[in-house]
Amino acid sequence: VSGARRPTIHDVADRAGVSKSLVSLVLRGAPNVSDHRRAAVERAITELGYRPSAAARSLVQRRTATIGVLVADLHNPFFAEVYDGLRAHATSLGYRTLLGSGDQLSSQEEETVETMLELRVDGLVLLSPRVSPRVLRDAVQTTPVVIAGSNLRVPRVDTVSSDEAEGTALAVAHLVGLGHRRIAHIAGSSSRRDPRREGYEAAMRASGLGARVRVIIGDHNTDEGGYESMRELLSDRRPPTAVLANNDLAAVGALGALDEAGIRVPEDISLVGYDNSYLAGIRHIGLTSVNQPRLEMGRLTMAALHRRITGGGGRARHEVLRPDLVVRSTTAPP
Amino acid sequence: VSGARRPTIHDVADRAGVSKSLVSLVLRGAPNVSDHRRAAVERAITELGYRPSAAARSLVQRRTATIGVLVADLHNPFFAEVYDGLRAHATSLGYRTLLGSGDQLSSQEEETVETMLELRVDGLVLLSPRVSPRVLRDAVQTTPVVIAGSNLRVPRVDTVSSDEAEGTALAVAHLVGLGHRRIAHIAGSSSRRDPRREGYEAAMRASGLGARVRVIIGDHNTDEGGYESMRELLSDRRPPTAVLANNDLAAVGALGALDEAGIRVPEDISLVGYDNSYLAGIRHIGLTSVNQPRLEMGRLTMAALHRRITGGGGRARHEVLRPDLVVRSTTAPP
DNA sequence: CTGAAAGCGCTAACAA
DNA sequence: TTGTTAGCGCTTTCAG
Repeated sequence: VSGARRPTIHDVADRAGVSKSLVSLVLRGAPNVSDHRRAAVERAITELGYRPSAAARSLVQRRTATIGVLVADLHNPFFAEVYDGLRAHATSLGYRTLLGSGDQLSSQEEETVETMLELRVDGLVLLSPRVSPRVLRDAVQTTPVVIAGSNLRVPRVDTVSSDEAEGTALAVAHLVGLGHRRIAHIAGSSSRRDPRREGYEAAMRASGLGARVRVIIGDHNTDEGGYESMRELLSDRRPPTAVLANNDLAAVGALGALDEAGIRVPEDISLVGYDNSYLAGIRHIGLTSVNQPRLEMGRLTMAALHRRITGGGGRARHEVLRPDLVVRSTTAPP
Repeated sequence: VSGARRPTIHDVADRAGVSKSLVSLVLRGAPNVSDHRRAAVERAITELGYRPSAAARSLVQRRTATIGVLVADLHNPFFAEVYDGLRAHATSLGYRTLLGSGDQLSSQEEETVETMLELRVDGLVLLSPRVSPRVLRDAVQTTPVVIAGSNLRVPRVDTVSSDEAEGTALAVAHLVGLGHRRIAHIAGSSSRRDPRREGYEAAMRASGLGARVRVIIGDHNTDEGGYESMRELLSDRRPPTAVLANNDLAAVGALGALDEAGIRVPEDISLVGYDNSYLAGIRHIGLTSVNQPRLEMGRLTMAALHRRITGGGGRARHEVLRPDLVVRSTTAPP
């Protein structure tokens, strides 16, 4: 590239008139180096624009002081906030973080895992991953892995997640407390095992509303999905008086359908989102939403990973945090 | 970690009963290897769970086939979309991408640049960076750098950005065409050189509305900033009939202030955002907004970087893309 | 306090 | 077609 070859530790040593090992000592701030030579080395480093090679270093040290963080979807603000908590703690433990995006595709995600593994990250964090169990098990063979945002059970893989059944139960309890009985749910997954949907159904039954369960099934994680689902609910013979959406984005899409139909929120229909993302907090929206302690999730994830890296083997631990409900202005008595 | 030392190419060779170089050939899919040995090597690789070390490989190859992408703020969807375009093109050129977040702090950003440089990425992309010119110049010494989303002038650093003066001019022209004359601007930066603000002012003058210029200065890139700014505008003796916000988030915040004041949009006040992020497209919001061709920006950024990496030296090139206006439902005649 | 030497895991000539 | 050899840039004993 820019003209010459990159300077190596050798070049620095030559220029400072010392040996390579002396430079290495200075680099790592060893105490027993004469001031005179230290200064010479530092000057050479600056003049040359020298920067140690992470590759060479990690090759001999057998560690990289780096942890890889794989986010399923860069567009989802949920991940950005978990990452904030993670990064803060990683820094305080002396790790740098490297991010990879799965672009919502399991194939991309698996490639990114592969890249991180080849880089020999000291540990790997997967945020709501979609990688196949095979790839996951394979990764665990060589590298400590912790999963956040999902409580997948994989041998030796710790998880940090929040209790989604409890989250939906909180939302249902809030709506029931306001006097709602026809409470519908817009689901975010067509899978049979969708903890939010299951939580909703269980909570409805627990409130004696088992017969009122109404779910729109599908991958309604988007604005558009929420919009379509809400329209479908509105065409019911007796539409619900309250709707619990799988996430905030779907809730906001539902809001759009209600606008369009001239239905007032919360006077005519109450609406609850999930995730308490910044969307929910926007004043024009003011969505009541179930909150997950994202920063805390990030912190605990890093703590778990650190435990594994520093020799904590043993069975997988699964930490489950408690969600809470943030009430704003989209819920009211029917 | 997981028990034993990680398998090396040596272990694979031993197990397959061949030499290291043979394994290396198989790894890279060389044509002239007997089927018999190839199969043996592949079996050994699988059995051992072997994965080549990127460090060792890049040390000898003097390239990593990796480009580092530094995003200023993981929370901003603008970056995620530029990244989508970038990644797609990077993949097609045979590069992997590694992401780093600057967490909106120049200190963090500079650390992340440092990490990428130590990793010896083949090239570096900075999305709307805040790194100091010194760090930037230093990085360019050893590694090709391209900046996207900003047209900073740094020697040998290409940029890809959109014409923000034109973007704001489009918005102002749209509003003037609808009959507005009192058009205010909520700025996103207190800096004297804010291209969006400058574009707004120039467009106002060009429409003969120089005397009507009204700017709320500040870092109003957030929901809250937009809310406060809008409240300030509403307390003017003669409030504007149209408002151009620095970005969509601020526009949505402004929408909140208007809701609260019982002012209808677009009947009483028209509102235009900037970025045409997914926020603008949400049905409940339907914000008229200036669009930047983000995917294209990503693609061109990667193309420019590739040009530099493959020996294209020379002066910095600055590509400036044309924005366009997406009209939705927050603008109407006064 | 400083230097010499060995080797981390891999690739790339070069031989065979 | 396959094996041997010599490093890539760095850290780390071990001597001096």
